[in-house]
Order: sequence, then C-alpha cells, then structure tokens
Amino acid sequence: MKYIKFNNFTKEKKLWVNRIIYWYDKNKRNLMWRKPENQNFYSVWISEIMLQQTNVQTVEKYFLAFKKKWPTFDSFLNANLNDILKIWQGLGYYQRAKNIYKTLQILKKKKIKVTYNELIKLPGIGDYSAAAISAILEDQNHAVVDGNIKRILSRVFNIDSQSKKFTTQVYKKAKELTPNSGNGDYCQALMDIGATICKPKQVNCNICPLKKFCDFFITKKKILRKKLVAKKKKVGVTFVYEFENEIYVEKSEEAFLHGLMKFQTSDFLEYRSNYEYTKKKKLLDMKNNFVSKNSNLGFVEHHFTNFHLVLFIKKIEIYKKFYDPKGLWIFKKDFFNYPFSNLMIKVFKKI
DNA sequence: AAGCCGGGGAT
DNA sequence: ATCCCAGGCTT
Repeated sequence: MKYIKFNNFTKEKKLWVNRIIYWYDKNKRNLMWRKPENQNFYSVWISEIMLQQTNVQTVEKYFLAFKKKWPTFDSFLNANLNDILKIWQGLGYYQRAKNIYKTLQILKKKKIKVTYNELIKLPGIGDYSAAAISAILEDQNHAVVDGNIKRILSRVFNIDSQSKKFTTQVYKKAKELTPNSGNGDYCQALMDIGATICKPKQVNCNICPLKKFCDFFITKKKILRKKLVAKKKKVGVTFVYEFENEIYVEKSEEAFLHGLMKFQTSDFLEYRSNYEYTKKKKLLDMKNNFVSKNSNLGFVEHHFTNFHLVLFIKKIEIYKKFYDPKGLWIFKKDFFNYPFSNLMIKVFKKI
C-alpha cells in the first residue's frame, strides 16, 4: 500500500476530506443531538456544553432529561438556575450550568448570530465550542480541535504530544485541512473516528479510513504511556446539622461546587503529613450550640479534577434550630429535590 | 503557552 | 487506582 503524502496539497486535502465525509456517511454514531429536529442552536448549544470534558455516553441521559424538561428554546427562556442545576446534578463541572444560565439571560436581551465570532463571546463557549457550533449549524469553517482531533492529527502527522509546540502545530494542521464547506460533518466525523477507531489506548487501524495518510500506521508505531502526575490529596470536614427529620444545607456561593447545595463544609487543607489530619480532627471535636449529640461518621472520598479529597463527616444533632441567611433547613426526605453533587450525595448516604 | 479548574464514568 | 473525556478560563 502506498502512503499518501501531502505533496500536491490541494489534491491530497480533497482526498483527505472526501474519505472522511464518506466514512461519516456510512459509519456515524447515532446520537440524539444529531437528529434533524435537533439541528437548531438551542439543542446543539446545550449538547456541546454538556459534552465538554464529558463522555458521549454520560451526556445522552442528561441531554434527554434536559430536552424533556425544556423541549424548545422558548420553553427554556424562563428557566431558573436552580432548575438547571437540578438537571445538571451528577454531570460535574457545575460552572457549565451557571454559564448556560448566564448565556440565557444574554440571549433574552439580544439576538445573536450563530457565528464563531459571536459565540465565543458567550460565557462557557470557548474556541472548540464556537468552532463546532458554527460549523454544524452555519457551515462555518473555523478549525475544530478537541481531544479526539488532537490525538488523530498527532498520530497521522507525527506531531510529538510532549513537545511545547504541540498545540500550535496541531492547530496549524487542523486549519490547513479544514474544508471550506461541510465542516460540520467533517469535524464530527473526526471525533467519531477518534472515539471509535483511533482511541487513546487502543487503535483499530485496519478499519481506519485515514490509514493511508497515517504516519502512526505506516511506521507501525506503538502507543506510548503518558507520564502520570500524582494527584494532590486534601482533607476537609463537613458538618451535618440535624433537627428531628430536618437537615441544614447551604448553597455554595464560592468556587466549590458552583451553585449547588452542600452541607456546611470547612475549607480543604492540602495533605502533606498527619499534621493536617490532626488539625481537621480537632474541628471534629468542636463545640457547638444547642447540641444534644455529636457523632463522627468517618469520611468519604472523592476525586476532583486536580485533587483527591478525604472529607470527614460530623453529624450534629441539635435540640433547637438555628437560622443563618446562608442556609436553610430541609426535610431529609426532600434531599433529592435539591441539586447536590455526588460528593454530597455520598455524605448523605452515610448519615 | 501553561496551569488550573474543586467531576465523573469506565476499567 | 488509573485514565481521559466533543474544554474554558486565567495568568
């Protein structure tokens, strides 16, 4: 077999694009945001935000729930943040839900064009999302580069992912290869190839439409292990105040679990030695008002993006409710009516 | 350009 | 326990 080199660039680019589009016609994944009725800004926008750093398989359930609650953009216009967060519960990166709400308020005030230049001004829409949405809906040809496409171009054109210039080089290639028209199908095709054939740790080069172009295939390279970076460990304490059948919860206003509900939680200390544990454990023995019973309920563990958290749980049963503007008392049985992250759900299950 | 962001699911 | 996902934002 002959390795196709990009010498006569116009010709090879046409071949590259045609092969990809042809493959997509035959093999594309059947995803709900690709259905004809979802080829509108509202649906594509929501799906693209959900898909940021999140698996397709996970997103499908959430996209379905979202569209069930708000089938159309008009029905979504008056949505409030809590309802959005409730749908978002468990999907992670809750800042995305807040950004959707922010964008909604902007869209209510003024109409925007579905173009790269206008989309990228919206909160939560960066280079990838602006390029993808404008390609899918308006056939714009800004280079779409996500994790899949980076990996594919890196293998096909032998771009060293450890190099400092990696991203720059990938973008240069991506821009060269992006078709003038049909970019929506083209970029989604590459992402499908990345997700189903040119996978991170496993490749199926024999069925890959790109193998004739691919340095990785031609030179029979092996997949290298990435150097792993150990996650930092942090420790904290969460306090579950209980009065009869009610529990005290607060809304996260700070960066922690953006906008979701939480139990009162200490700041997190970076774990370097037993000293931090000791310090946190002192908090566990803290004196509180109106306390009839204190109990330490062990801890839960949770993996965030950049650190691993060990969260100690202290349950404090009190005989008189206190009130704080930051929080509210809810019945335990109503817990799941409020948006909590999986971390707090883990805590709830231990009490 | 690089590091951070306080998630989560699959394996 | 490890990997990495249709990234965005800040510095």
